[in-house]
Amino acid sequence: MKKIRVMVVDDHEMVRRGICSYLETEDDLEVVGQANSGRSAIALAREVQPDVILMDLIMADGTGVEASTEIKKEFPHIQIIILTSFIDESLVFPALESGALSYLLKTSSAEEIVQAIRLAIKQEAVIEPKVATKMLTKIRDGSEHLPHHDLTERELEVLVLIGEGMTNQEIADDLFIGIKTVKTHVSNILGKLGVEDRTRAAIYAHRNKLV
Amino acid sequence: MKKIRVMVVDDHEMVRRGICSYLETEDDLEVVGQANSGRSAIALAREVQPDVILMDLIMADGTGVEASTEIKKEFPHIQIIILTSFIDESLVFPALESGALSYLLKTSSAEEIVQAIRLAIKQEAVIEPKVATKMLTKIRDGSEHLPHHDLTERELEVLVLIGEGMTNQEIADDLFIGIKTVKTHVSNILGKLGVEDRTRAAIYAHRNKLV
DNA sequence: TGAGGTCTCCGCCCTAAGACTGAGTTACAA
DNA sequence: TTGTAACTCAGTCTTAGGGCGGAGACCTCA
Repeated sequence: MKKIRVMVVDDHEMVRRGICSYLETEDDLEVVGQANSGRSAIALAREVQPDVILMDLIMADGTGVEASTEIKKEFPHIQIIILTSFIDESLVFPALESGALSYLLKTSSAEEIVQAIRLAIKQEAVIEPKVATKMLTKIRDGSEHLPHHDLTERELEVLVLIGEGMTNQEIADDLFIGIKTVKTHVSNILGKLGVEDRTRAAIYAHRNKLV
Repeated sequence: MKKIRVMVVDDHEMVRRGICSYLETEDDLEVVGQANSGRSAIALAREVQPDVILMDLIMADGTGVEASTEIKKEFPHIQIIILTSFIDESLVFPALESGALSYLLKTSSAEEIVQAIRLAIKQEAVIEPKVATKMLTKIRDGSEHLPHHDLTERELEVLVLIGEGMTNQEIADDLFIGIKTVKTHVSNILGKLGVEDRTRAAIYAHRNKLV
C-alpha cells in the first residue's frame, strides 16, 4: 500500500515537530518534507512532489498565500490544506482562491487533521466550522450594498482625498482639475453617501478603511 | 539529579505534542502536565506543582493572562514563560505585569525554549528581541507628547463630537452651550492640534482612537 | 489679594463649502 | 446612430466655518 506523502510548512519549529511526530504514528502517512517559509515551500514542493501540503498562512515572511498560488499553478495535483492559528479575514479568501482545498485551525484535533489529509487525496474539502461561518457572513456582506459602491472611480478618488483631510483647492491641485469640478464631485459624493458635509464623508472613508 | 518539572499550556493539540516531544528528549526536563485552557491550567498547577509553566496567551477562551496572574498569586515560586504565536500589544504588558518571567514567540527555536526553561529556575528572564523592541517603543510612546494632551477637558469633549461628524450647531445643542462658545473651542482645538479645519481634526480624532 | 486658566458668550469679518442649474467633452453600448 | 454615463467646467447663492478681539464668571494657587 502506497503511503500518502505529506509536506509540512510552518515557521514554528515546535508546531512542525508536533504535526510530524503525530503524522508519523499513522501507518498510511509519511512526512516527506518540512519548510519554514513560503519561499522554501515552493522549492521543496518541486523537489519532493508531495500528495498533500499542510500550510500555515501566518508566517514571518507572510508568503503563505503566494506559495499556495504558485504551487497550485505549477502542480495542480498537489492538494493544499491550510492549517493556521486563527481566522484572519484578509487571508481566508485569498487562500481559498489560491486553490487551497481545505481550511483548518490549529485548534483542530490531531484526528481531524489526519482525516482532512485522507479526504484531500480524494479531493474532498474540509472547512473548519468557524471559517465556514466567516464565509457565510462574507457572502452576506458581499451582497450587502455599501453606499460607496456606486461612486464612480473619480468620485472614489476624491473621497479618499477628502479622507486625507484635503480642501477642495488641494484636491483640485492634486488631480489637476478645476475647483468647480471638485465641488461637483464632492456634491455627488455627499449625495450618494447620504451625508451632509465633507467631515462626515471623511469619517465614512476612515470607517470603511478607504484611507 | 532532579529534573525540571515543566507544564505546557496551549489550546493547540499539535503544539503541545511538538513541545512535549522535544522537551522529553532533554535529560534534565520532564513534562508533568498539559492543559488546553487557562482555567484547566490553574487546576493542574495546583495538582502537579511544576517548576516552570510554558503558557500560550492566545487561547480560545482567552484566559491566558488571568491564569498567569492566578497561578503567580497562589504559587509565587512557579516560573511562567509566555510562549505565544505573535505579539499582541494588548496582551504583552498585562502578561508581564501578571508576573510572567519570560516572553518567547513560537518562532523561537527549540533550543531557545529549552534554554529559557533552564534559566527560569534561576529566575533569569528571556525576552524575545521583537517583544523587547515593543517594550521600548511603548516606553517611548508613554513619554511622547501627543498634541491633544494639552486640550482642556471641554475641548477634548468637543473634539470627540467633531470626530463624530457633528456641526458646530449640533455640538452646541448636545452640550447645551451657545454656538459661539463651540466656535471658540473649535478654534482653540485647531490651534492646539496644529490643523487647519475641522475635517482634519476629525481625522486626527479617528487616528488617535478618540472616537 | 491678585494672577492665571478655563468656560462661557458676543460681534465683526472673510472664506470655504455646498446646493442648484446648465453645459460641453469623450467613450461606450444598444 | 443615438442614448447614456462619466468627467469636466461655469455661474450664482446661501450658509457654515473659522480668525480675531474683547469680556464676564468661576476657580485655584501663590
